[in-house]
Amino acid sequence: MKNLVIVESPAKAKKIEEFLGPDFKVMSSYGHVRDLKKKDFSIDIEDGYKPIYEVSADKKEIVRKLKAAVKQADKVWLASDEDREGEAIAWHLCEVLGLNPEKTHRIVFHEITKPALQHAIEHPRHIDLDRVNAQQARRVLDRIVGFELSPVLWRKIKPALSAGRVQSVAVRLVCEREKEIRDFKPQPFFRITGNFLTAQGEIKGELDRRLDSEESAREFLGVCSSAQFRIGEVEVKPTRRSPAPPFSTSTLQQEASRKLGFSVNTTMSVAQKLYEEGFITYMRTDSLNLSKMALADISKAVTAQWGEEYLHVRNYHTKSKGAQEAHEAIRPTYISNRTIEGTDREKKLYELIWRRTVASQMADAQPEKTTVDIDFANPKRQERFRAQGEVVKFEGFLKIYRTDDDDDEGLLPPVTKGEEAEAKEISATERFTQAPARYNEGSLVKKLEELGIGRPATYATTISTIQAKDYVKRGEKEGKPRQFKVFTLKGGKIKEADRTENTGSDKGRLVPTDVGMIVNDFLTEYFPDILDYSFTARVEEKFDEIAEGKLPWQQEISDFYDSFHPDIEKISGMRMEQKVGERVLGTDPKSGRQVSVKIGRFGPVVQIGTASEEEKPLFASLPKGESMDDITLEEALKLFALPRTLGELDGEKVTAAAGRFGPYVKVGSLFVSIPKDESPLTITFERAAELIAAKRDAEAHKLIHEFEEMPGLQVLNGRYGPYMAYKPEGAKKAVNYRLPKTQDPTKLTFEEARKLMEAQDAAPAKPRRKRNS
DNA sequence: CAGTGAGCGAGCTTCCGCTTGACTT
Repeated sequence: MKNLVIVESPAKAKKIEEFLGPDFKVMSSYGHVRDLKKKDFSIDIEDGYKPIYEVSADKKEIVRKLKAAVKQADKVWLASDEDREGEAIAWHLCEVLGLNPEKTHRIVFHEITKPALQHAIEHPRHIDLDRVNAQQARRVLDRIVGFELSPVLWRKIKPALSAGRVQSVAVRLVCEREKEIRDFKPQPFFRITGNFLTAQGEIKGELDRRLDSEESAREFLGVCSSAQFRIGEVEVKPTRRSPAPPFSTSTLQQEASRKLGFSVNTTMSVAQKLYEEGFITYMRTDSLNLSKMALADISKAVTAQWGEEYLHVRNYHTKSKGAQEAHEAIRPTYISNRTIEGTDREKKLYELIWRRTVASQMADAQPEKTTVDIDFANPKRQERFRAQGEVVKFEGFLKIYRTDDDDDEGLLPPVTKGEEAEAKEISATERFTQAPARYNEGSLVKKLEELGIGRPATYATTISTIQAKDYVKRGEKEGKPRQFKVFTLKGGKIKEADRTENTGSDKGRLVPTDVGMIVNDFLTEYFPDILDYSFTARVEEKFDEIAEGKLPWQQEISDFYDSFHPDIEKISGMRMEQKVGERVLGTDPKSGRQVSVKIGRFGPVVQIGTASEEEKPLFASLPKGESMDDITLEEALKLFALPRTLGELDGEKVTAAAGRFGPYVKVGSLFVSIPKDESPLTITFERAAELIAAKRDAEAHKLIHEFEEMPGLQVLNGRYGPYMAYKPEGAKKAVNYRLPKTQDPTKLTFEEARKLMEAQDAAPAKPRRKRNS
């Protein structure tokens, strides 16, 4: 073998091999092959912050194969991405494969075309060690922050918590938004709209000021009831609207979330599939660039389909901080593929990418905006109604791609200044000022990108991590009804109506948990520098200096460590008056002991009494849906009413309680779940007896059949219908088997049962659906 | 999917970024 080329992605390797021909073998490293040791701190502070690396467990096999290939090759080319991480991957490969970084051929290309590859091969360089050092600094800094901060949280708040440069800021954004919403006081005001009849048709306008009270709204409608109206100024203004740039990772995630309802994780796994199938370019990118070849293809397609006037070739440049632009924007590999074969989700995401890519090279849309004033005939009244209309004179890119703000406003009837306008109906509708919106996954990614925090490869993981760590969850509340008033003036009379709307829904939006809030308050108080929104941006500047060879990386790390580590020591050893986040609710009237809420070993708990008292404190964990933040003393005390004794059944005590799988009633060793709309606090003995009887009945009818031929094998009735269970003698757990829907469970023969078991034992386990996606 | 119904004291937990499959987290 003459040449060995190593790239990061196997899909890329396959493609490149086709272009390079038989003299080249192309292999993939599957990303980083070496990292700081997984366990332990693995940075030798004493020895100049020396990182202690190891080949990652899941890369051992790949490294073995690469080593074998290197032995057989005359020349090795390292072709990982041109960004900081890519340079480091190349360097780690040198270290692991025994190559000399100062001599090995390092090549880069930003698009996979024959000329680009040719050019790269003709212009090799060596590893850029300054850039590698910038990556080492980044890596070491993140390890120091993460592995020093997290244990402080274990000590002060709860075990197994985590903190880091990226995730902690993501949580902070969600928490601060929640506080803004909590502190927001909606202000009512009235919006006035009117429908007017003109010679050529009806026109709807809104008053150019808002009224701030019911009285003023009523009074204004009173004025209107005896007023005359005329058409005032009519303005027709041509406008232009430009298409959005092609997709990067973050904008793809946002748009797929808005338009297709995909979670960030879903988008990435569907995009990964499209990439592997060769339908789209690489999906983890911060670049907005399109290759010359792509631009030529798009131009051809636009001209052919809609004509020259729809084409406008544009270059987009990313504005996001810290972008490294090692790839292209996300685009279809072949514009001529209008649609693709695949699952529903794959087709939809591809279609979205196709439209966005092509639209980005199309002409501006030219909407013509019309504004019509409807004035009081009485010149003393200064306010006016205003109607807005829009006609799209030239569609341009709107032919194929619309965003939320591209909605048509509709056409207005032709009117002339001075013409009379008759008020058909004027209404005053009560509205409320809006609190800022909670983030969803997509908008949080957008915000992180704006702050330069996180990378395309990690946005989805960050969003998952903060949910998996239970700092943030997706809301489930539908919101609450809110009353608002509508006054309508029609035919000289003012009518009043009360209407209701829903408000405050957090469904699908990111809401901080109690733990998330408390951890965030703790970190922002004691480590404000790390939690600062511009911390990443500041260290990125240092990394740039390192990459330019102007600053030794150890210098930067030592500057940081010398100020950070003493804080860790100080705060970790600090004695606290009470547990972080603890809140005293009041006094238990029965015992006179203090009642408080805090984060316990297993999450939020209510506690009666304190550890310093002789009598041990009582604990009750907070049920799902209750928050430490707003729980009252009364609600908290109720939790100690469980387990409740309801009475006796056949000499055995019947109790009601809440377990980890929800509320239940219990008699002897039998547990029966309490249905969703009933509560263990209020359930009666009679109702419990009913539930128990139903459960016993079900248990009695559980066994459908047993087989003499095979003791331990049973056909059972479960809550999802009949199934088979086999528990060999001495085994702890039974293995379950499905029955075909058509099978009558009472008539199953042993032979049939045996076949079903064999078939299902042989079949691989179905992949389980992931939780947080 | 097919049932479950704590812990309270042993050892472990933890970062970010680059890549895909393997997988019971």
